[in-house]
Amino acid sequence: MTARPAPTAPPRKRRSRAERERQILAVAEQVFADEGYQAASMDDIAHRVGLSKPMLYEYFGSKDGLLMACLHRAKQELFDTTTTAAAGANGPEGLLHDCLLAFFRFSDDHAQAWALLRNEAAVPVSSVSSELESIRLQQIGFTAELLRGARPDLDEVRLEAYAESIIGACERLALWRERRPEVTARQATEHLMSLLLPSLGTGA
Amino acid sequence: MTARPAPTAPPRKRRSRAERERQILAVAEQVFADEGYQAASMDDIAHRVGLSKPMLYEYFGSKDGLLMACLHRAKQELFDTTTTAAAGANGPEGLLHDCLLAFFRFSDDHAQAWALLRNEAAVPVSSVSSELESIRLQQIGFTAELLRGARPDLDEVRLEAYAESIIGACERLALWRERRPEVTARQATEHLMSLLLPSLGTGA
DNA sequence: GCAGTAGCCTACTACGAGTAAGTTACCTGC
DNA sequence: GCAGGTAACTTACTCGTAGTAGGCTACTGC
Repeated sequence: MTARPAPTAPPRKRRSRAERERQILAVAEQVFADEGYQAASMDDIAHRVGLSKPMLYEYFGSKDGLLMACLHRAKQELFDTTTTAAAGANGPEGLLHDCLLAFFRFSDDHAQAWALLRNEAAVPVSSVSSELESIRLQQIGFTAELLRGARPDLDEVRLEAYAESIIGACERLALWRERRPEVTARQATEHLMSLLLPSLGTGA
Repeated sequence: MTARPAPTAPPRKRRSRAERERQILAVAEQVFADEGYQAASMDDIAHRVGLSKPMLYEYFGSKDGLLMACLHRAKQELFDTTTTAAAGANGPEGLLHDCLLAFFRFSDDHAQAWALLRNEAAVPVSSVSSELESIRLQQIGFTAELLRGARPDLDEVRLEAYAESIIGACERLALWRERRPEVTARQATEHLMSLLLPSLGTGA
């Protein structure tokens, strides 16, 4: 019994590490998003890539490590989406509006990445939940900054509370839209703006 | 090797099913809350109760079943807390205020139940996540009802969007308070009220 | 041609969910 | 007091999956 595959299956082509990492990430993101973290098996992912399990461990260390790598990518995408939206807006209200819209569109357009962020909130490993939390903190810091522009009269703690509330509302609304597919990203933005604007209209 | 315990350990006392179920639930709620669903092991829970694993399966069917039973209890507690608060309030604004306060106090006083609800959002089993979702729907329906009183001019979809937003904001704020323990339940309520009131003050 | 190494594999161990099958304490009717 | 029925309880498994040990092999540079 050598390590050589059965004669009917020719030995697999070798690829560079970078290329394999990209392949693995693509497959893993899909599997994690489709089946959830627990149900996904490393053997299955390896098989779909066309590799054996130890390679996954060689490149990503653990199942958590692999998930973390996927989350990292999703985080980057979300960050890029919102910062791009922020760059093109004018005025505090327009800014908020455009960022909300960008967020809802992100959950439409990057369904896979969004499913990842949405589903894996309670993965047992602390490194994972802290990565998740760091994604939120990024969004929250961003939002707080944005609020500061609209309401410079508010103190830090209150800004933070508002930012947290808004992020929480966004997440819930994005989930709500899965139950109500007829609600467009634009409409969701509109609902949330109408709830927030009266409190954020240039203050005092 | 019979099934009798070693002579140093006398055979365990037998208890009625109902009593055992209560014991198991108490231990399981604590373990799930402390360690999270995945990290908790059935053997460990059984051991802490002073039983062997098959009894847990006899009574709760599966690990998910056990978690579900815990969640069910937490759900009931949350529901009771908020409905009680709602009963004692007067006027739409007071109603919202009292319910928010009751929620934040719930997350203080029933820390264990809250940790359960907060952490297990993404347990892979669909029955579990749907139980979680049903808890939210209960809260959301409740909130929507409450909003209808304040803003009868709004249409159904918008009421639902507002309710979802508010629940999302509540959940995020409760989590935020874990990072900022100096913020009291009353202050959190105050922050959220100040964000919401301008939009919910008796409309149009 | 011939190292050296990066990429790859088979074949394990460890551990936890869930199960089969048997044992025993308690209760009930005589 | 005692047969015997049943509910409570146990040990000792199977099975699936995360993670690992250790070795083989195809490409690279000389």
